[in-house]
Amino acid sequence: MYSIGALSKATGVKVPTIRYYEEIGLIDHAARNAGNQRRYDQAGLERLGFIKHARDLGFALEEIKELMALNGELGEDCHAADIIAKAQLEKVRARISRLQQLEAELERITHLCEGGSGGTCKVLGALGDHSLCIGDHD
Amino acid sequence: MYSIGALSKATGVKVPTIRYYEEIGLIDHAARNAGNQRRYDQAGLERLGFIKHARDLGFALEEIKELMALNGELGEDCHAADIIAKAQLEKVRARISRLQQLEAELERITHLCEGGSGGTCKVLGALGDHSLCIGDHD
DNA sequence: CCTAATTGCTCTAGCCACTAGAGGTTCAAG
DNA sequence: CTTGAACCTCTAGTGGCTAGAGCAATTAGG
Repeated sequence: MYSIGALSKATGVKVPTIRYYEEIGLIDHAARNAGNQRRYDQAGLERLGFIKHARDLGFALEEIKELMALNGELGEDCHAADIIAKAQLEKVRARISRLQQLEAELERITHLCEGGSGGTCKVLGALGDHSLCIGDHD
Repeated sequence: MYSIGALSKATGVKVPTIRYYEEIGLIDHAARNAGNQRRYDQAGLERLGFIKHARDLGFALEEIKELMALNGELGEDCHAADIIAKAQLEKVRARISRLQQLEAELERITHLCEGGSGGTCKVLGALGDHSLCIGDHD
């Protein structure tokens, strides 16, 4: 039996976050001891570990709910889980390519600084004027 | 003179967002016409354009506030602006490399699916168990 | 000049995924 | 048995908006 603090240490999920997950129904209401404190068993530990790992992989809590529902079904619908994971992969890829556009743009902007303090700041100018951009970010 | 709607069209910033920016002090309180509606001039348009572009480049509103304060100072402190932009570039790069780790991990996971529906789902297994991971994401 | 549609106004509440803090109770080590 | 850490609930705040209610003002057409 784990206290909420022990569970937190074991999974890396902070204590208030565990309580939050319970509150929104992502994990079941924990059993309580005589003093009204939450006690978790091995299954609870594993479920929270699953959530933590999926969060680290960038899944939204709603998606994790779906995944956990699949996990509970007879036969564990592997294909559905695969579809969710692939969708997540696509999201991650889209974010990467967007960020790479920003990277290029910011790199260009930061090369404009000539260190001068008089006259017109080219960095501020470039930040303000999209028409000076090369790419089509956003 | 622009109405808030015209300003919105011209900059691509939604009307409620413009009002929100005013509320949090990112832009000045707009002048009002006889009927209490906001009216903007060219300078207002340019400031909002600056904000929009900086937001698209991933700057936080607080950072944009700093940048705009620089812009207002005598001599336009180009070096300070450059520092902020470079910090932003570093943030973007860090996010990219983190996302690339996730990409690799998700790619690996999605290749585990064999389409079967009986037995144990390897995708769900991999999602739940960090020890099965190759890299060190998070 | 009148009407109807559009645009504007304020205000409140909600989103996601937490985080922080107040003020109290229970547990575990010495 | 005492002390201090860990626990409890509850409320409110974060960022950056978005949605909706219930009005007032503007504008284009006839």
